This record gives sequence, structure tokens and C-alpha cells, in this order.
Amino acid sequence: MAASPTASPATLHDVAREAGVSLATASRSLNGSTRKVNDEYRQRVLAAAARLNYSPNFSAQAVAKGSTSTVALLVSDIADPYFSSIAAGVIRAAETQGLIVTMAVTERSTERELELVRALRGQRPRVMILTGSRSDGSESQAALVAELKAFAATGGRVVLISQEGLPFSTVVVDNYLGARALANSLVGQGYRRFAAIGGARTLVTSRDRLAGFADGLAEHGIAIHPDHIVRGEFTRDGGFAAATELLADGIGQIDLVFAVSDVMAIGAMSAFREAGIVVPRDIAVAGFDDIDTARDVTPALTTVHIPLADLGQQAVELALSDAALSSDEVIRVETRVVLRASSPQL
Amino acid sequence: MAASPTASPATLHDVAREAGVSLATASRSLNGSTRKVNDEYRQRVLAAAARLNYSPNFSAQAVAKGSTSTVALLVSDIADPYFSSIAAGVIRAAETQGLIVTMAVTERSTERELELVRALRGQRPRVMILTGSRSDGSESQAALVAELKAFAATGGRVVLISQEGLPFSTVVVDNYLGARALANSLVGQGYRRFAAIGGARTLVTSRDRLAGFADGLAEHGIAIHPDHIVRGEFTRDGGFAAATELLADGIGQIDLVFAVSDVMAIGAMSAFREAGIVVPRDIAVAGFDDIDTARDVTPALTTVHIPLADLGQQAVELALSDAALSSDEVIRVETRVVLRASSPQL
DNA sequence: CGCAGTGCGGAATGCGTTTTCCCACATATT
DNA sequence: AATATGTGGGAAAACGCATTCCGCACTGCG
Repeated sequence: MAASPTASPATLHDVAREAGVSLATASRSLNGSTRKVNDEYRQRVLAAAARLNYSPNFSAQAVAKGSTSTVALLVSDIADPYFSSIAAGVIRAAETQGLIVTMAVTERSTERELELVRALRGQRPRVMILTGSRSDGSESQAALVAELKAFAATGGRVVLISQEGLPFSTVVVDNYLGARALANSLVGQGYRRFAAIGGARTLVTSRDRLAGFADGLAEHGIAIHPDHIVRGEFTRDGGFAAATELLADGIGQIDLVFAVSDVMAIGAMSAFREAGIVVPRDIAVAGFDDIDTARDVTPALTTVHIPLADLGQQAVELALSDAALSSDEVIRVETRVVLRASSPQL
Repeated sequence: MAASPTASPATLHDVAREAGVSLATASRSLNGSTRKVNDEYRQRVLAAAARLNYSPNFSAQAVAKGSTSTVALLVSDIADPYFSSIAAGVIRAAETQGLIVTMAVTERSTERELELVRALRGQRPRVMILTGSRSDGSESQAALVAELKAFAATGGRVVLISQEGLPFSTVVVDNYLGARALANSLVGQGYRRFAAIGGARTLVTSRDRLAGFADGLAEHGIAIHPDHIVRGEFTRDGGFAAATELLADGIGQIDLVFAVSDVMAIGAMSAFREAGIVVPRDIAVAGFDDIDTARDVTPALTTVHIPLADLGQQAVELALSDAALSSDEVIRVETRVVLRASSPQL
């Protein structure tokens, strides 16, 4: 029983010996290979494996077959519900395919993202999924693309989530259209005077949503005063800070503030609450993403629904499908405006 | 440029040939081995590696050295902020050690957990971290322990998060004490008539928190009427359902409802809101965990703070420290009552 | 000038698998 | 009865890399 403190795991070799068969037969018995093996032998091997508590060494298998069964996932911040929901979808889809997922977080830094992609290549994952908003004009952008191309050139599949314009297969959300639809709905609710909270100017997602929103308003002859567009980090605290800034300027002229993401919107709502501003009585709020907590804040948050978990799921399916070989297949997922109590009919 | 559609990645062998050195020299140049290598050779190798876009094959390295650099993390549900915060801590700590983390989700099923542990063993991770509440009386429990012991016996480190009583190193939260302190604080706030929302009866975490809370109240001669303890799934929807059940019985006799987790509390708050019950005017609410959104709901949620990310971080540190060898080191993290607007002074 | 020591490149070995290749044997075909 | 055609086990060769061991060219010392 009390083995030496740190014996090494049983190997296939041990199993073969224990079962009195060859390595080849043991291997064939334990993983449905194409070759058949006599049922008696197979049983012997299975029994021996169980007896020895054998567990195949994935690394060795990977080396031998020249391919792994892992999918690597890159997110900006796993504690952010936007990303954790996507991750849940990725993991779910991966598991049904018998794939293991490894995760790394970029902390919203493009440089870090590049480093991680470089490192992750060493895993030889079957699939690499990148999510998080692209930031254009970045120096590392070209290097990132090169690195991903190198990965793809050696048989790896790359899928991007929610970031168009890069030469890889992508699952995109129509941020522009969603934001435009939201603007239309809000005007329909009776709102006329808007403010917006955005992320960094280079963040594509933020820009698209802002643009869509502005264009949606424009259809009704409404414009957002430039002073009423404030920016912050793409986080809860960023939203909080931006809202605080907005408050400093006075919100007398504003009916509703649109934040480009739910987490920012929720940060903003907290800022309002702390300032004694009551949503939606004093000011209405709308977000984007429809994260789980959007319906649990008070008032429940008006937003644009994105099927987050589906995004992740579709990403791995796209990666595994042959369509991904074409290198720039695009799956577009639908968004849907969800009006809630944070923007009641006026 | 247009290589064959799917060339294989450059190997160390290729690099060595390109640099005109031996395999050994190439290996030594690319990963700070103990042996020194002439600077000129090293430069040649580095240049060749860059030219060929070489990326070391982790699997092969793992096979060669007989050890990997991955930590496997098991969570119940990555979309749950409780787990995603812990995961963030684990990932952060792992990355600083140059470790890769792989993740799997158990969906709160002990059977699934067992399957996953079995599968994960194949990765030969350096560390395996299990989180999620233990459910005692489960059939799979013994099998799980056996599997983990087998893993530990072959040099693997096992660390549990927030689940005492199993023969492994653990990072525990003092649920009992935290809940008791919360009860005391709430009584101090003037509350006297309580209800509670718990998870399944077998869930250790739920039970400890309930027990602590009850004992805390008992110190003041207060008891919760058995009818006022309702149970549901350990999720937002579970909290919602439990609160709905509570409402059906009438909440006239209740000042405050304590939910054993923030997500359940938030679900409960949503149920109240939908029923037109105003928190905290009509009923106060308190939770446990202090997930990020606890401060962002309205009213902000009174809860017991757990440094979730630290939990994850400490788990990997514990795993990597030699203390883990003793097989049942326990790190106890402090909790702290956080009174917020959901339970104002009466 | 000889000898022990040292520094460092290279050949070879091994890690745990899968997979090819060879071969013995059984069965089917003429 | 003799040959063709599977069928399936086993030996051995990969797979990509780390590392041990060997040997060569120096260096320093007496």
C-alpha cells in the first residue's frame, strides 16, 4: 500500500507486462484503434489497466500521434461575466468533443496577448480561440497576425470572437446593427437627449457600438453632443469613472446614457446611485451584451442581448468544421434589443 | 510563402541543422539549461529559431523531462462569478510561475467531477485544484478520494478550495464563523425575525453557513422558524425559486432573509422585485461571498467578504510549496462582514 | 614539458506512446 | 492438396525533446 512517497505513474509498458501481451496490443486495446484485438486479450489488458490504475499519458500520446486534443482560449479577464460566459460556451462545446481547454488571460494588453499566443503555440493546440476587443493601430497587431498565421500554417485552427477585419475565421456580433436597433427602440420609448459612455477610442467594439448608436439616433434627427460622450476603461470601474465625469458636467440635459457594455453600464449605475441620482427617474441607462446580472440589477438593465455562451460554442464548432480551413469564414450572430426597467416608456 | 497547406511545425532538429550545431547544443541554447554554451553558437541557434519560427513542443518536453508545467482546475460553473473570481486568482498565480492552467467544469455533479479527475490525470498536471462545495454522503466521494490519492501518490499535488474534511491540502473559508459574525452584525442592526435560503441539505458549505448563522442568532436567543428555511439550487435561479416559495408562505413575519450565497441572494432580490416587494423597505437581504456584483445591485448587498481571487492564488501557492507534501496542510482565509444598504440599521 | 583539471560540443539514450511492418496462423479458393 | 487471402499479435521504428556520457581542446600548475 504505502508506496514510495512519489512513485511514477504506471505506463503502458507496465500494463502490457501485467497483461502478458505486447505494447502494441495494449495500446490497441486501450484506445479503439482501427485494428481489432482478440476479445480475450482486450479483457486482460483492461483488467490489468484497472489493477494498475493506469492513466494514459496525454503528452506522450500527443508526441506519438503528432496532434493534441486541446483548445486554447484567450480572454481579457475571466472574472468579467462577458468573458466567463463565453468561456462557459467554449468549455461546454469542447468537452462534448473530448477536448481539453486551456485558458490564459491577456489583461486587455495587446502585448501580453502576443506573448501568450507565442507561448500557447508550444501546446500545439488543435484550436486557438481569441476573444476580447481588437485595438487597432496597435504595434503588436501585425506581429500577432504573423504569429497566428504561423500557427495556422502548421495545421492549427484559429478562430476569433467578436473582432472583424483580421484574416481568420470569426464569430462576430453585429455591434453596429445592435446598437442602431437599440437607439431606435429608445427613441421609440420617448428618449431624445442622450449621453454615451465608451471605451478607449481605438477599441473596435466600442467604436462600432457608438457608431451604430449614433447612426440610429441620426435616423430620427438626433445627435449626441460631443461633450456628452465620455470614455473610460472597458470595465465596471471604467464605467463608474465615466459616469462620475458625466455627473461633474451636470446631467440636466440628459435623458438616457448608453454605455457600450453592460459592465460599464452597471458601474455607471453604481456611480449614479452613490451620487443620489435615481435610475430611471432622474436618468435612464442602457447597456450592451446582456450579461446575466443585467436582469438582476435594479432597475433591470435595458441592453442588447448577445447569446454569449453560444458565441463560445460556435467558435469551437467553427474551428473544428472544415469551413475554418478557408481561413476567413464568418459566422454572424444575431443580437436583440431587450428593454427593461432602466429605460421605461416616457 | 504559400507553403503546403499544412506543413508541420519546425522541430528542434530543424533548428539545429539550420544553425549547424547539434541537437544538444540547440536544446541547451533555447532553454537555459545548467550547461553553458558558447555565445556565438547560442546566437546562431537563436537566430535560426527565429528564422524558422520555432516554438518548442511542450508535449515532447513533458515526455522528455517527465513532468509538465500545467495546473488543472476544476470548477462547478465558470460563468458563476464565485468561481470565475477564484479562477482569475488561480490563473494569475499560475502565470507568474510559468504554469499553464487547464480548466474543466463539473456542472455541480459529483459523478462528473470524478470522470473529470480521471481524465485530467492523463495530463499529468503538476497541480490539481478542486473547487466547489463538497456534497457528503455521495457515492462517488470515496472513488474521488481514491482517484486523487492515486494522483498524489505519483507525485501530483492536490489542493482543495473551500471544502474541509478530505485528506488533502486545502484552502478553507471559515463559513461557520463568517455566518455567525454576520448574524451578530444583523442583530446589531436591529433585525430579529429571520428567514434563510439554503442549498441542498447535503452541501457542506450551505450547511456550515446555515449552522453558523443559526448559532449566531442563538447567542441572542433568536431562532429561525423551520418553515422559514427554504432550499433551492446553489444558483441564481435557485435563489429566485426559494424566495418565490418564501413569498407564497407570506413574509409578514420576516425582517431579513439570509441567503447562503450572493448569487442566491441576488436571485432572491430579483424575485422580490418582480413581486413588488421592496428591499430593504419590506424585507432586508443578506448574502455570502461578496462577489463583485454584490456592490452593484440595488440596494447594495450586505454579505460576508471572501477574498475570492486570493483563494485561487493561495491554492496554487500552497500546491507548489513543500507544505503540500504533508498532504493535509490547511490555509484558513479570513472573512469579513460587509454591511450594505440591503440591511440598513433599523 | 607533462599531467590533472575544466569547459563545452556531439552522439547516443531514453521518455511513453502510436504505428508501421513483418510474420505466423487460419480460412477460403481452385 | 496447394496456393491465395485475410486476421491479428509482436518487434521495432518513429515522434520531439532533454540529458547523460564521451571525448576533444584548452588551461594552469609543478
